[in-house]
Amino acid sequence: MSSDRSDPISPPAQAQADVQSCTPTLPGFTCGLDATLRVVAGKWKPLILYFLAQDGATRYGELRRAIRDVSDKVLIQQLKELEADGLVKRTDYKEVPPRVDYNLTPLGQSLAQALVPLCTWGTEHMAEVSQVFAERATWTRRERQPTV
Amino acid sequence: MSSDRSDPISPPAQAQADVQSCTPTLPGFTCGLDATLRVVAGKWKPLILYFLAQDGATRYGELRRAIRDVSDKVLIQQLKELEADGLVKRTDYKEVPPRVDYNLTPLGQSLAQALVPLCTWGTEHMAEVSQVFAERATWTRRERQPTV
DNA sequence: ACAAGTATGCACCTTTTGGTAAGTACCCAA
DNA sequence: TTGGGTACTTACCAAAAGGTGCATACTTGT
Repeated sequence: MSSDRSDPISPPAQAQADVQSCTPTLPGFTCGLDATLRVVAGKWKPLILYFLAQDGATRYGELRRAIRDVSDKVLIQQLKELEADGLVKRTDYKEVPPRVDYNLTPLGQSLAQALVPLCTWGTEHMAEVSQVFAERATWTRRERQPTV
Repeated sequence: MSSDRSDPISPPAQAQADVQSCTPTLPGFTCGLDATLRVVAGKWKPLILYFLAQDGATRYGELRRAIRDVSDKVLIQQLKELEADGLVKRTDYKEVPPRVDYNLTPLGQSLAQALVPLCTWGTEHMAEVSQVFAERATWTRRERQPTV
């Protein structure tokens, strides 16, 4: 998958019909995509939203186990942010030991829906994705520079 | 939006109607979503892909102006990574002053397509998104803590 | 001779991000 | 009394990420 830097001249690709214009009217954002990306900025947030969309109401511990490698500190922090942003609903049953459920709000559901094609893309392009990471493994670590 | 390498997980819970299961068969990823997020990890990469999908072949300077606030250093760096990953094609006309076009590969086109719903979501939920950021402005800066 | 333009390089820097390790509260079981 | 479990809290830290400021190459225009 190494790119070819030779200079064949290719005709400009026509913008596809269903790629929406990035309207610059959104205050403070480059476009709608920019806005969404800033809402879900955070390594685990898209995965949190997606797992909750999949499983419905989920205990903290279940979510913790489903999202491997995340630390408690960061998972709790990002759940708090998602709750404050109105994307996630937290239900504390006030028991001992503590039992807390997390679930998506309608707004969170809609955002999770928008993540579906990204999941589909990753699944359907596993071969290419694997190759991307195999190639990245050859990059020098210090510079993170591709060998193009 | 960034991710990190993780181990495969146990089979997911039953999938909801149109939210696809995060299949654990992808080696090294939590799921397809995890894989995609790692490919486009980098603050400006989704925007680069999206602008190129919209405009077709684009001069470096045009891209630079369309994506506000990015620095030359990082834009160049992320374009290089996208090129090395096979998502973007770079065409150097070898002129002086330099004239270089960037365009999407078919793989990049398909990934840009998967970003469309995120752009749509941000545009259609502008009111909620604005509220999210208005609320975030009240958080204490040092701790980035929501007041829930 | 000098300036402008375009696309890029690079040393150094600041900020952001996610993690580690140890801790907390409180009920119940041993 | 001690330990277990769950869902967190907190101080501190290292790495990653993005940015700043200055530089480069080379043709053309003034």
